[in-house]
Amino acid sequence: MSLRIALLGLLAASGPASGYDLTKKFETSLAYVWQAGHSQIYPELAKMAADGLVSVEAEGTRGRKTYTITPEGEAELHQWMVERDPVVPLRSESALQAFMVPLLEPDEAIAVLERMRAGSQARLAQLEALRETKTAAARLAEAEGRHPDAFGRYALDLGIRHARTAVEWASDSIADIRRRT
Amino acid sequence: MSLRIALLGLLAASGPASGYDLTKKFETSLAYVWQAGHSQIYPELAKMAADGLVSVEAEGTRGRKTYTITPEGEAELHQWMVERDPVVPLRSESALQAFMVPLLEPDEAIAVLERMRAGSQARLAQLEALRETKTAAARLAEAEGRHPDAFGRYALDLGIRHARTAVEWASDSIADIRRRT
DNA sequence: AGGTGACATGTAAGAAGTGACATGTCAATG
DNA sequence: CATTGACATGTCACTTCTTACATGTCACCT
Repeated sequence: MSLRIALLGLLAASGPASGYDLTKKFETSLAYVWQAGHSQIYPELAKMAADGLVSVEAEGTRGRKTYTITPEGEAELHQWMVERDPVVPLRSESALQAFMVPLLEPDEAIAVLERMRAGSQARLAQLEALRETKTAAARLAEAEGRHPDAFGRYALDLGIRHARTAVEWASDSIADIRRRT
Repeated sequence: MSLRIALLGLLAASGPASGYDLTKKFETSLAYVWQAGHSQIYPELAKMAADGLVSVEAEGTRGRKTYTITPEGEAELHQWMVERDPVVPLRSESALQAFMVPLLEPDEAIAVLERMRAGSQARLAQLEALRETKTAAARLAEAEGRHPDAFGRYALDLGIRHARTAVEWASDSIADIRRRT
């Protein structure tokens, strides 16, 4: 279901696109909220076309198929956005690792937490760079009178805040372990 | 793989347990980092027994099977904990919803964000209550000379921080939308 | 004695996701 | 003109996860 919604969202926000385009967008912009490879995307688009949520607008060169969201697709997306309960069924390998940190000896635990901190810091840097790019593009758009692309803005902010939180948490946890030993 | 690790972690931290016990522990203590139902747990324990990571210690009444972690299981768990790179392959429906919030009209967007804030606030309250319970138990243990159970402590702290971050993010995003309209 | 509810373990169909394999086009570079 | 690399789409086997079905025990209450 979520993959379907993500694809509808991309089509709604950026207009008609091919499976290839959408795969790229998953890698570049959607990667930190949802992941999917082309082997999942192509069959899903075919199913969505069969269900009338998207239509094949044109078949271009190199077998390229351009998908467009239909009114039914827009309705489906809108309904999901508005009615969907914000369940948070977290399934995070990192959190699982964090959970079990107390099983380790203090020095090993600190080593693990330090790698986690480095990972979160790297992620933070990457997301902040992405935001830089986006705000620059938004400024340019505004200067030229076009309305800037806000798609993904709030999620990016959330990702940055989460990463910052994770860095602080790792530092504090390391300090906590040192204090206890 | 992760389900396996989670089960090994529970057996390592709390000692021998049945599939039923482990299912309960998934619900009560591990729920905010990993989820699994009994229909996934029972077959996995059987496979782990076949792989020598756990052994069936005893078959009690009502068909109860008590599993114990083996030295091989402990080694597997330890290796995963220490070597595992902190990849964060996030796949969050909430974040996906957040991503697409800009597609909605301002009033709808605010309604969605308000529900998200309420959800995060509820989660925060729940995790804080859990921490209260745990610290009370830890104080009692310390008073009695037993060493307190730290398993899950850091992950719980991380969960609380993430929930707090999400609440703040929702509030700020709502304010941002209001400012822009 | 009968009913309820926690205890206890399974199976099985189907959806979702992963990683590898397979095929072919087109443009640019050397 | 040959090779490289981005473009472009697909399948398949396998693992993981979800939901529902299925079965039976034991303690306690009325």
